[in-house]
Amino acid sequence: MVFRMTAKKRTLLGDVARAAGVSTASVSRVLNGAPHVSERLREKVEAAVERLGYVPDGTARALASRHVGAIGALVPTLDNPIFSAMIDSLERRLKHHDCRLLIATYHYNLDDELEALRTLLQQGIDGAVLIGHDHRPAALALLRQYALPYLSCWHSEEDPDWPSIGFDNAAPARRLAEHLLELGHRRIAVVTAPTVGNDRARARLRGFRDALDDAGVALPIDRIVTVDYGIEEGAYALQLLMGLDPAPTAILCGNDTLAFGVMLAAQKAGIRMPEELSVTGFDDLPQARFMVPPLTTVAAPAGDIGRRVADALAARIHRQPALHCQVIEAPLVLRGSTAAPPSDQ
Amino acid sequence: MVFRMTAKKRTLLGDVARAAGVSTASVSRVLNGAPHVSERLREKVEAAVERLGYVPDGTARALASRHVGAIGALVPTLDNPIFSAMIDSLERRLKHHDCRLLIATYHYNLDDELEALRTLLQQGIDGAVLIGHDHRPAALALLRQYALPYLSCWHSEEDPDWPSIGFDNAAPARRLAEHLLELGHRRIAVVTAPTVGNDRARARLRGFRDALDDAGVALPIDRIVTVDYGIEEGAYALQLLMGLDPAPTAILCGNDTLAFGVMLAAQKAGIRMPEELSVTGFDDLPQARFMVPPLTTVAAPAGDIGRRVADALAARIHRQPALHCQVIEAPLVLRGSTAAPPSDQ
DNA sequence: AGTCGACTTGTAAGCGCTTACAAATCGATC
DNA sequence: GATCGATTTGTAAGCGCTTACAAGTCGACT
Repeated sequence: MVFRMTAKKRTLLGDVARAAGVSTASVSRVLNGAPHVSERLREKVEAAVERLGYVPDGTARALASRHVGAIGALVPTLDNPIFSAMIDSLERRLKHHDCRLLIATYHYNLDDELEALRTLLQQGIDGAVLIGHDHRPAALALLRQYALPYLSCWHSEEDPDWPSIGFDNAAPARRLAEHLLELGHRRIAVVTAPTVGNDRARARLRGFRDALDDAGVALPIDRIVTVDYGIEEGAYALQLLMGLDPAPTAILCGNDTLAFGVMLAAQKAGIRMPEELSVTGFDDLPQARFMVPPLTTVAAPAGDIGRRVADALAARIHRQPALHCQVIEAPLVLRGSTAAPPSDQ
Repeated sequence: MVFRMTAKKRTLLGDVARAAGVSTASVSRVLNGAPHVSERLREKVEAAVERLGYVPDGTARALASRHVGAIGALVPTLDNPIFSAMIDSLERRLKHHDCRLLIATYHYNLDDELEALRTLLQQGIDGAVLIGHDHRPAALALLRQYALPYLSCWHSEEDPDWPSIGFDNAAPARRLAEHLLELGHRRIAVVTAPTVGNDRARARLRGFRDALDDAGVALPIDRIVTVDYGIEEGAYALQLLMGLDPAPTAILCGNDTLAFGVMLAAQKAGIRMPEELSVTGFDDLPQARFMVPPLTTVAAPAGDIGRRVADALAARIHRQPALHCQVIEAPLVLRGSTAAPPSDQ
């Protein structure tokens, strides 16, 4: 007599079918909530599933159904809290759609983004979401080739090729600059992240510049500092800018983290804010309102974007209609870090 | 001339085999770098792959090989930068092992963690990493049942059931408290995250308490405030503590974010730090050293953990030996937020 | 009672790849 | 030159599920 005490094989769908006295197709139908299944069949199958503790195999299901039950997200980095906030809400919302999340980061290198996309597609995903509007053309080709639902977010470009969910980066940036102009600033500097392959940074810079141009205020090249994303880098930027003669009375930062760095360095240098120097950010990270002084910035709707992306991608995956383009408001948040320039200017 | 403009089926492995004039097994072998493949065969196959632009199908490969090429990470939340830093480094390192990352969050609800684990296992992963040592017993059973490599991290408990990579949460907490005692503090308060299902919070609290106990300094119940993770919550905790009579001269916070909240609220309340109030954190987020005053805290080795988890899990997946338990140093970072208590105490 | 259509269920052919096993090839040895 | 072992390649049977299609069931209608 041969006992298979060794290979205690997992219970398979076929085992359930046998136990319930039905066909494998019926079990599959019950499991997937297919239509045209009698109540009696359903109960029999569910009882058998329960009794045997059956759990379907995701990989087999994926191969047979051509649906893996996961989407891929390509983000520049998770080190920026604004992106991790977005990913957090995206993942939470995806659960409601019975969908998992694969993450890949590319640290602002578009070639790495393309490579990561290729990898995710090969791995198997039902949809993809990318950040921003700047991508290698091959990325679009790849998404098309796989005929997968996809989305870009965090921007508001209307592009027939790229469904999107995001906000206008330029307009609020412009309004920040106008706010400074209204306060009386004329020597305004900008600290920006590298704009290559980063349309958001570019749009914000454009917003700043347009406002100054329209007001007839110059933005000489040495008042634009480009640094990588980071607090240290912001601190370094302040040093550079304060070395100018005359020094700027206000600094527009490409995001909150840079602003934090700028403010820190200013504090260390004994520069009083906002009396001697106004600073603005972009993102409205939780810390922004707790800075000293609280940071004037723009609220990026990270959580909202995450949820909407989940819903929109799920809709597209299930072949339901979805808006091609969703633009969300990104409101100005005026706080204490901006004020009129020193009167002796 | 006939263009196949209609049913342009994807190129499959079989197509490559035919084009190269070899068997499907050979193509598979070349693709997977199997041993015993002649140079000539390899070249033929690689040429065909290149020519046809063949890309293997991840789902089919997963089903046939029982390897999906991805691991799952279960984290409480990505909203805490310390976790997103860890995930960021984990994902980067996983790339070196040709492995993708599936993320699930459970927002400190262990039942949700279990459920998320179940989902990930069903989805198909080659390994799993969980945060901390507190989990539902069913989680362990599930991992065992799937016979998958797994790891817990962010703690230093030696548990034969749980391979781990992390740091001692209690010891540095204890040293923070001792640091305050040495400075002369006697009325010390604690702000902690809820300890249910959170061994890290519990360990830190225990470290605080042990130090005070050993010094014969009381820690009355009303000097322990339990709040959820968040800046707002830290601010609220400060309000409570400053309502005490006498008020504490120092506050030990369960993590940096709570400390940020405490410091903010103190600043708003006009309490000078560190002269009137000392504050400590735990994590050493980038912002910590930029607070005013800079925050005394403990540096949680998030990046290091992420990398080591990637390496260890990859090793286990490939059946290579791996340490059961790795304990990393989490050094104290003494900064300006701690000083001697007011002399009139 | 016979027929039709709507609804249920079963049969079996894949999904695209891996891999055990068998077969073939190739030197080197005696 | 026959023999043996080691290496290389091919054959074909899955991996566990889904789903097109066929078959069966059932009630209503003529």
